[in-house]
Amino acid sequence: MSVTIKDVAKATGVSPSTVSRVIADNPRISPETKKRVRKAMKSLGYYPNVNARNLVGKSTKTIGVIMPSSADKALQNPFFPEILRGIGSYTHKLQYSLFLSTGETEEETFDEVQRMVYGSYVDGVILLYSRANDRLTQFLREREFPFVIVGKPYEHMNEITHVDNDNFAAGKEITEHLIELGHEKIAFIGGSRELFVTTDRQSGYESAMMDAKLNLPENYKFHAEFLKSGGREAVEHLFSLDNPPTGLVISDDLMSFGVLSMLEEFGLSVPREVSVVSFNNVYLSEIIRPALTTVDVQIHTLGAQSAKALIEKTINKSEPAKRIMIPHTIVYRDSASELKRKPLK
Amino acid sequence: MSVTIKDVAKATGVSPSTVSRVIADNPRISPETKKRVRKAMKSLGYYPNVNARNLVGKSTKTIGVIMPSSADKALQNPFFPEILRGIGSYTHKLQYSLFLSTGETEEETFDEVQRMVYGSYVDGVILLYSRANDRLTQFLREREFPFVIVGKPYEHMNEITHVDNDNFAAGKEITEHLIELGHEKIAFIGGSRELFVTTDRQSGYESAMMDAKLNLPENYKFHAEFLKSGGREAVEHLFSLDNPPTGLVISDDLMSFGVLSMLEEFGLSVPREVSVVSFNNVYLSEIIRPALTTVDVQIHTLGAQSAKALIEKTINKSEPAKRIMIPHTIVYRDSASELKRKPLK
DNA sequence: CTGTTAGCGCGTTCAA
DNA sequence: TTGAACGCGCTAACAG
Repeated sequence: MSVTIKDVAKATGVSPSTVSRVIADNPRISPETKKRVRKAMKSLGYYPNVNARNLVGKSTKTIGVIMPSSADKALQNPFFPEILRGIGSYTHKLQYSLFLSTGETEEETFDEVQRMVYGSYVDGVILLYSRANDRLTQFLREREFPFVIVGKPYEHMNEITHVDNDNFAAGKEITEHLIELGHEKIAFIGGSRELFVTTDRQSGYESAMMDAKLNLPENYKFHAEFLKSGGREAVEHLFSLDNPPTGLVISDDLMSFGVLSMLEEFGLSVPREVSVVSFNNVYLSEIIRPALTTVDVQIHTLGAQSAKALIEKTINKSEPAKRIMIPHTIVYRDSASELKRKPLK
Repeated sequence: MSVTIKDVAKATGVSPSTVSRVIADNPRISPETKKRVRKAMKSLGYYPNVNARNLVGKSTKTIGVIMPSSADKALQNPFFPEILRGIGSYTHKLQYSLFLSTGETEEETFDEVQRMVYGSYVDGVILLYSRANDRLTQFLREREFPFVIVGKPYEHMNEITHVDNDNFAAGKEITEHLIELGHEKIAFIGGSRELFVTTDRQSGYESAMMDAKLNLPENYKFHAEFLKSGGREAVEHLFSLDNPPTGLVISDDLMSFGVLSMLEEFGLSVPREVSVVSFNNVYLSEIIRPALTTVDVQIHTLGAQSAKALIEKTINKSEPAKRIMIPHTIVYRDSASELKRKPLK
């Protein structure tokens, strides 16, 4: 079948354990033997069998990645492939592998994670979502199984390592940008209120508005299912107001796409008549016209850092829980511009 | 540490091998013992250790999924999360797991796949791309390692199991739709010519045009990097022609987004002045305005079927290579409409 | 510096 | 119908 450590041993005339030591680069092996063994490994095409290795060792050098259960259409968000790439970029360097779980339902996902954990498939897991009262989170905590969350945990925030952006600050800054451009009537369109991303960004928006002493009517805050046809409802609602906004802060690029199209349908020109800013900076944001002014949250880095934090944790179980903040930057493009005031009569 | 087969044996007062047989649901074990053993397994919280199992058995019940190396920005295409879901939906049912490889470069990807194959991490792999002269494909063929390709292989098409759409037919049908709407000047905008998806869809377009005896000037065919700023170039090129098209067949939804925005910038109204149709039917196509008339290629099914085909192959090595065609349907939305002819003078 | 031995958790003979 | 013994490929003592 496959070439094993024994074959290499035989071919080199040493014992299997010596070969094993060479693999581990044990310093107590003569450079010369190492060389010979390595040569044999190469010529025979030897590759270690992970299963055997995992069986004896304590580490599988594999981490599990849990996607949100896909009832959630949000899954089609380009955010996910991108964060996977980020995770992969780090794990690859360390020769770690990735185990993926996509479940249709919460139930399915839970199943898979149980297998991963109990079956010792993986050393730790990364949760790509954060939900209130999440069974999975609780399960992992109880088992004291290493995991990190991308985003902000709902409970036990100080006991769970998580990688996140400062969404409050981001929300504040991007809103301030609109204010600096002269906007005063600025509305917020957000996804599900159940998500911290939404509420944090919204709080930032509110804070900026209040600091600038701007009016903050309740009906300037609109929530819809993450993207979905939410764009339509939002626009219909906001622009039938007596006092429609001239600026829009939208909590997710994808949702902005929906809003942008609606705006166009309504005959509202962006950015001439209304300015739009949002969050994430997915690739499409620069493809779309007008190109989106948006907060770059560094999705790729979010992924890489979560992998890093998790691996550290699996290696050193006593590594304390921490919160890792990934800096954001604003990318200025064409969807927001200075408010053209109507010329005074 | 973890509870093993031995613990269960001890608790039940049987031998480890009996427990093993119960797990395998061996018919030669008395129903009664089975019951007792199962009860103990449950109460002790027993879960089989995969590594031990894989080590002895021949199957890992795990399949590897290879994403295109991500130098390719195409990776942000929502196509990928969706196909992953499709794969997952099938593997989950059979209690299979997913191993993921995202490499930045072809080199990295090749590394990872080598590990997967030689290290016996997986029973087989699914390639989510198809490139000419692909090292990986060749490697897998040489090793006779089970794999399937989503899309159309470049070589040895009859020896490689692949799951694909009939892109020629799809291209033809969607073009015919435009023709039925009265369009005669129809251009094609495609991604990389290196991809079969592109060329097949294009051939379908050409065939429809020829059947309808319509003019097919060379400069009606435009290629650009999959999405990228290709939209701009395409529109600039096509609409500065003496005889600009009124209909556009675009080989990928994402690219359509770019084109749509460009069209808007050029002051060309869709579908009033120009009709647009494309392929894939990613979720965003219905969010965007105008909502895209596009070919639904059933991404999810593409994934599920590739998993199915692969698993069959890993179970029965002599399963013949086959081509699996996933049917497509056209989703009629708002981006294409009847050509309004200029009133005769 | 290197070889020998034992054992990781499980499936599979071969006996009983 | 069940148990005992062996081995999958590898690492980790313990010797030497």
